[in-house]
Amino acid sequence: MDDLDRTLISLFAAEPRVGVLEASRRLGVARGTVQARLDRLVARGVVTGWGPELSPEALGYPVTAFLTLEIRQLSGHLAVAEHLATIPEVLEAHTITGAGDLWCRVVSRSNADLQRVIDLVVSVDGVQRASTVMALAVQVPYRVLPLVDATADERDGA
Amino acid sequence: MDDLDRTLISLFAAEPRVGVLEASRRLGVARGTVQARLDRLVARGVVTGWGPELSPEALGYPVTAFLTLEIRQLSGHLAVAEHLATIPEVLEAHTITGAGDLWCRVVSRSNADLQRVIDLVVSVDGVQRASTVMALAVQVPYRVLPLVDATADERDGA
DNA sequence: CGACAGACTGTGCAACCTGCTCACTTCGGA
DNA sequence: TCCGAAGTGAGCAGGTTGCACAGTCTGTCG
Repeated sequence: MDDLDRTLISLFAAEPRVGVLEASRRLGVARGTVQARLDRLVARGVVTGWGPELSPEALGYPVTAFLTLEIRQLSGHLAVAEHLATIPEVLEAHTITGAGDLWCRVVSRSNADLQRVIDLVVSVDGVQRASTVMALAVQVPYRVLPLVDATADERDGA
Repeated sequence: MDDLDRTLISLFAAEPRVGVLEASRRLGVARGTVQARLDRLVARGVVTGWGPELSPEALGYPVTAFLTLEIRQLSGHLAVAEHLATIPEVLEAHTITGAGDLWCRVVSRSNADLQRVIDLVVSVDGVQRASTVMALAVQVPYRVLPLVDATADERDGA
């Protein structure tokens, strides 16, 4: 994770369509170097994919909400998680510390439709309670790029 | 958003490196069609980008936490949001309903390092309280793809 | 019913890029 | 000092892209 890696990631983040050759020209390094760096970044797991990023909003799901679930039995996590995985509207789920046991992000077609999604989520044995928080506006859109630059401060720890 | 669009997205999600030509062969349509569909998906905002997906974990930030902030003044949202945007460890932030006012996802290098990040977050005038929930394990990794298939049920509403 | 716009197809071409290989150089560590 | 890992520059065949064009098909509108 040196400076070249960081610049490379920034470049591809800014202009994903540039090819390896074009990237090598911009950075002033050989084509093989760019290719090798990219391969290594993927191998190291820093870059996890190149797939298209999809907007739930544009897909017709403009409502985002965060659900905190309480599970009846600690051993019930797995069953509930599997249940959540089958619901398309559940975009992600984590086990958490604190009052709740499971946290998940869901989307829905409308405020009214959110009820349907919540019903879906809690419709499995083991969910004792669900508290819902709705996301109103995005203040900071999801991003990781700044972290990349932040790693510049260290002595190549990652 | 018809069946072709959905198949196309699925294909590119599964194998991002396939080119337009290869995609057209797989789907049995003309190359120009694939190109046109792709352009339209981007124009419609369904596909928001093709950039590399980065793993905070691989970058040296294995700890994820969710912070719920209470803001002193409702009008303070903007200032706090701008502050959050300057912190690399803040991956996203939303205004929310309920007890808190602002929700954000942060990462850190370690449990101990999380303290530093939290201090950073609350080090702006306007943040009255912050409650922290740590993410322990990922049960459902972030995904949108299932939503795409879910739109098949409707009469091309999106 | 006929005209029409929008979408899809199949073709062609020049320019470009990719994957791969090879020989040479550079640099830091054992 | 020697070695391995990494970078460089070059070359080549084959595939791909961007672009243009004409023909076809479909649903819509007057």
